[in-house]
Amino acid sequence: MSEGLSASLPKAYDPHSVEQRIYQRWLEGGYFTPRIDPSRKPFVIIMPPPNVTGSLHMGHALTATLEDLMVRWHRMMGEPTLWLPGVDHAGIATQVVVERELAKEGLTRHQLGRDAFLERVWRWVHKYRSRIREQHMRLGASCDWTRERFTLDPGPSRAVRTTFVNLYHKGLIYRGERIINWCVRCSTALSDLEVEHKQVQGELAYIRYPLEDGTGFVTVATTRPETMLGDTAVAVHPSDTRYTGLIGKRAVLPFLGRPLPIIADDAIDPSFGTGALKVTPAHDPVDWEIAQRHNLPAVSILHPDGTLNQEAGPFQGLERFQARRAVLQALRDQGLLEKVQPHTLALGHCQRCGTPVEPILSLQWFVRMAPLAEPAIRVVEEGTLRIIPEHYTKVYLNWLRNIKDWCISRQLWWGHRIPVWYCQDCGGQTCTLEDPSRCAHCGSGRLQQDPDVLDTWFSSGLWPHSTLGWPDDTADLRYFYPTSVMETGYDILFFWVARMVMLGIANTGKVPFYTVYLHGLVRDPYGLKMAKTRGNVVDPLDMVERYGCDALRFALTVGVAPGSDQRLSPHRLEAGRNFANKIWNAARLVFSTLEGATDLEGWSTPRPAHLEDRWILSRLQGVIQRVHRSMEEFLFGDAEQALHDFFWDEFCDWYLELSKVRLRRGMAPSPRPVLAYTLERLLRLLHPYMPFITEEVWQNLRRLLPREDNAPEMLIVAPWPCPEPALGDPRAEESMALVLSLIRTVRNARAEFRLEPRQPLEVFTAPGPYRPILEAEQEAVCALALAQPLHLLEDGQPLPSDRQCLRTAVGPVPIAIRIGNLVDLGKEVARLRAEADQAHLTLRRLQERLQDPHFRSRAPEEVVEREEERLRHTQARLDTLRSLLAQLIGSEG
RNA sequence: GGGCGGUUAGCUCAGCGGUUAGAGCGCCUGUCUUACAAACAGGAGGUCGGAGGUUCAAGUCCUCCAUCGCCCA
Repeated sequence: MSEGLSASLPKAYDPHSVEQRIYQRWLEGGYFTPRIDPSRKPFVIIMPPPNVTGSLHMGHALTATLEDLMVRWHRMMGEPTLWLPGVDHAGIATQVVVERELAKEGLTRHQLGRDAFLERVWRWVHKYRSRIREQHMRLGASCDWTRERFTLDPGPSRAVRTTFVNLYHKGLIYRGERIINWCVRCSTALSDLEVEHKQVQGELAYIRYPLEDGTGFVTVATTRPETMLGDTAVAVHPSDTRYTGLIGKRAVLPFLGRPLPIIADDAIDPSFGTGALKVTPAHDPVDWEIAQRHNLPAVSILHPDGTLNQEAGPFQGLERFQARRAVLQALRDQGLLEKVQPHTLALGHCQRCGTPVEPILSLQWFVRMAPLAEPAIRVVEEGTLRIIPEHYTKVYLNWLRNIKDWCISRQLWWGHRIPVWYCQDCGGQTCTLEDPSRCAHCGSGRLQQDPDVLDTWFSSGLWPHSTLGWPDDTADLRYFYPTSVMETGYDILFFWVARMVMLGIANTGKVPFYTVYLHGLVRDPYGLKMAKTRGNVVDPLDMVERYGCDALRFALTVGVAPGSDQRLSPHRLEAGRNFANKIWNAARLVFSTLEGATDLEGWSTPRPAHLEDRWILSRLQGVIQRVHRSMEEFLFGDAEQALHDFFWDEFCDWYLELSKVRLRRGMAPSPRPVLAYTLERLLRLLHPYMPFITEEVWQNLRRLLPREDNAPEMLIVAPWPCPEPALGDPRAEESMALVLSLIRTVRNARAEFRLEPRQPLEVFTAPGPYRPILEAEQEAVCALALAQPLHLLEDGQPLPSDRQCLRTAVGPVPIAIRIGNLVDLGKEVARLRAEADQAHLTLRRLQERLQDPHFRSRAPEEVVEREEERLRHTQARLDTLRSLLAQLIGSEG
């Protein structure tokens, strides 16, 4: 029934006809859902939940590829493997996109009201949640859809609530008035991490504040002149002699007439501006600190929307930047503006909407971080938690050691509501797991819940345990937690990874994962960050359509080192597509040889008799080892490169070509079992990287083979190959190296002398001790080098010395190729001399090294042995080259 | 200001102390050789950013410098 399979397959691999069908079969087979087996240690990855804001981008595709390949690898190793997918409600980000939608209809969320607005957001969520799921499926993600979670699901929401209540009662969450970052567009507080600092060109205005005693002015410099309306002091450095006489005096605030004490404080930088600082405690963190030390009042001048409030006197009602211009103009009119200089400054912008952020004094909820950071530092120092690539360890530790309290309240509607109720009678706060009906302090029923929601990252910080059922003691939590690997981009090391470690330990007493693997950014072909505004975003699904999923996965991972950024170009995708096509066609060739074959018994336990079989199987062992070692070290790009090179160069270009010769001649032993075995093992090794094509080819291959191992129905759960030491064969590798080198040498000569490509060349070799090898491989050399006839001369029999023969050495074996033209003896002598010189140079270097007593005593034994072997080899080659030279010169003279 | 990373072939990048430093793409010369032209065969191209040092041995480790980029303040 499998007759003609190879003929029925298309000449080029067509991903479209394969991918969705194969994915469906995996799904139906239930392979993505692990069975809990207490006797085995599971492998677990919790997927970083993409934001429901939109579709997946290339960064997500990279995440999915890396996680999927780890998961497939461990699944094939027989470990119960869980990859848990999920989606993040992404508080601000989602609210911003839905507000933008509304704006197109001319609506604001306030016009809709809280409930109607949330309904709109849920509509959005349902749409994008299923889109994201479908996209992951198109990327081949083998995650357990039965366990998919959303941050606002009841379970994860209860985890958020429980965490808040616990930390609140431990005193690790508090409400306080601090300078926070305020986005006037989003109308919410932001954490420090949500503010992006950009260098912008601004102005430094020098403003004169008249002294109260009328003796002159003190000049202050500021980049935000409008904030002067909130000034409550002027500060100078205590040792700044320019101002010694002013300390203790008072200046008068223009426009408002407020007296400003002139104080001395160490925090002042005398070299900035005039060295005198206007102090605006409600609008600057440094000023707030100064105000605390000097008991200064704080005057807030801004409304939440960024317009000036009643404290701004004549400027009330103006938008902040209008106010800035108006204040400057008014100062100029009054002769109080000394000068305005251009000035570059790092200005904070809202990460989500790009609006310049306003530092303001505000009553918000905070997490006290230092106590949480301490164990998160310790687990990394002790090595319980490992970060890859390793250099991010420093970055992680440095951040945690200098950590500041985390502002977690957001003035948004979309998110987890803060579980705190304020009593309208006694003013007390009640924070409980279940919604309270009475005040915990006075028993009053007049309670009002805090209107704010929590920072999204507060809930993402619980993700590894909240998805597994915490705070309940579930079977999943007991079995799968702590998880194995957290794989994500280095750009959210602080936002997410560090917070997961802190909150994971705080809630469960255990690390959330043992390994953090950080990947880099996917950039455009010019090295620029992909951004919608730049128009250089590449949609991963488009690439799946154009090149196939396996090609995209290959392009994203091959040769890429952990943590380093990469550029994704059409060239890389083409290389992936070409490789998939190579696999496809190599398989078609193997299929055509297996169809109807009767000599396949024992294919699954090869006992190679032929040199070529011994060689390829030995090389295969090397690849299996190398791939496994690289993958254990998280060097996936390396492993994949090794597989690519082996498959293409050694399996296709050499072994397949060699086996064709044997098959054509019907030579025994047949290469078919080894062809089948090698391809089968390569498909297993490649499966984590290129799951679709490998599964498809494997299904076809298995149909052609006698069923003699107990492999499962699908490759996705086939056992991961182990090296079989019995198949290692260094002597076969050496022997084949000589054969391949001989073939290459003849090919070289043909190309170099521009001989007819199809014309056979007569080749003479004096094989000496290598006779058995060349005898065994005579047919192969004849066919692949088009060497005909190929003479193996007896010992002592001279190589032909006529002038149509090109003479050289293959390793230590002298050969002559009759090229059919007259050889330029002078050139040949020069060429052989150059080769001999090269060999001589190598020989001398080796001799020097081996004669060095330090080398002999300090280098490892196997290195010394290897060098000695090289010395012998080089010596033999040099001898051969010299005797060829001697003959040539003799015949010349 | 503090920290981290990069600098290797024309381009994009591997190379985690041990042969004569590799790959993909590009380039040059041939070839539609019945698996594959998305391919095959052959070839050119690198004093590994610079200077010191450690080592039997240095793209690889250390120090300094140059330069580009990122993160934090």
